[in-house]
Amino acid sequence: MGTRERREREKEALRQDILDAARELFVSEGYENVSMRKIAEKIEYSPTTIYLYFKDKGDLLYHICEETFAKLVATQEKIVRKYDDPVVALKEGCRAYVNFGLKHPDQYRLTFMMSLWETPEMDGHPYEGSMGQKAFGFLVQGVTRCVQQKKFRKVDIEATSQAIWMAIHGATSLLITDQEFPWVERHKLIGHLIDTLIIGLKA
Amino acid sequence: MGTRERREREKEALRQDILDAARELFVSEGYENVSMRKIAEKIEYSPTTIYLYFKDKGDLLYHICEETFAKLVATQEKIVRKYDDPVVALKEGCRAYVNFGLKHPDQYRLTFMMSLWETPEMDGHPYEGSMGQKAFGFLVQGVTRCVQQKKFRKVDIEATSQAIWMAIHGATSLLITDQEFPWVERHKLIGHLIDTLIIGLKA
DNA sequence: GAAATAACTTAACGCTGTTAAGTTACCAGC
DNA sequence: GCTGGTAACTTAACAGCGTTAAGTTATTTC
Repeated sequence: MGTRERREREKEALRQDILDAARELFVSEGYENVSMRKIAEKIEYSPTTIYLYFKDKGDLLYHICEETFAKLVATQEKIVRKYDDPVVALKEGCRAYVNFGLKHPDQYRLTFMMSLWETPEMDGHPYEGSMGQKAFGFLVQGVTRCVQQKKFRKVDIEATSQAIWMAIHGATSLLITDQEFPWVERHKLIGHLIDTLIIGLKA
Repeated sequence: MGTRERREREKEALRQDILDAARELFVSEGYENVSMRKIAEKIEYSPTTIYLYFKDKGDLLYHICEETFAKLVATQEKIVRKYDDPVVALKEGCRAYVNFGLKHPDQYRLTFMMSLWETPEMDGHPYEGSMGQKAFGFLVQGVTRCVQQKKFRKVDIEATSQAIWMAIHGATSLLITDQEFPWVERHKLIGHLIDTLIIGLKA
């Protein structure tokens, strides 16, 4: 018949249209300031149509996030392959992490700066197996290799990975949130933070 | 007459009642989940009465924050006085900062994890001169003393202060936001992060 | 041609922050 | 001791929100 396939393609296209419209609005207006009605208006459908494709507003955002975080994972994969020296790889991975967050502030805010994972809103979207977790895995792997190759002193790998994550998350989130703060030049600041940490782990 | 004074005392008392009720609700339910109507119900007044004492919901929260951040500043002052060694003072100051955030997660979230300072909501409540800024001043002072007494190598004081803030803010905010994450034991983790930074600055 | 189904919309619920207008109670001046 | 004014508080409403139940329309299947 073929019409069935066409219908399915059309459905998928609308789904993507919704995602695209939502992403665009979330980024330009901020998640909180975007209503389902606004998204609906943009795609020229009624608000309720969105609910035929996504469970709720949180579900919509979750899918946008997973989409974008898949890109972060890809970036990290590239870096691991590119640099032989695990210390350099770790440093570049951190830098890439921060830059990624600054490039996608709204997705970053959603995934790491709101406690959505433990609210009922995110039921059915567990952290386990998510792209966010996968990204953290690269950090653990990086630290492990540094310790194995004795570039770092014998540190607790889990604690160190978490500490590094805390630091680079702090950098990312503060730069996103407090844009008006009189920051020192951005690259210098991020470099200084990462270098200080790495030196502290080598000693 | 004296009645004028009594009236003023009563007004001030109601103002405090509102603040107390709001703080309690914000802490137990979370800022977003508390409506003006709920606060009003708790103090047994109509919702609009609150607007006679506070400009809006953001104003209410701002005052709760300033109140609580005054305590953070007090804590930092005590630490500076208590420890002669500037490195120890800095370390303890950082630890106290994180603990403070964990003790007042909602105030912390509001002041440092939402971009309220640059929204119209916060007009008339500039960062300049706020208690938050004053608290950051202690960090700058601490780093300065470490460099002056040659406990640290010759680092850029502003960049270093900001980097330290980023790290400890990252720790605080992640521990607040991702309570479900399989964190290593809290004190060990915070200690590891701070120690690593300090070592990195000494080298 | 009739029945079923998929795709979408209309209308509504109960909530939100906030404001304009109205009410009540008290106090000062004549 | 009454009157005008003012301070304190409430009622009612607005415009918006996320979401759902019911209804409509168009297409496909038998």
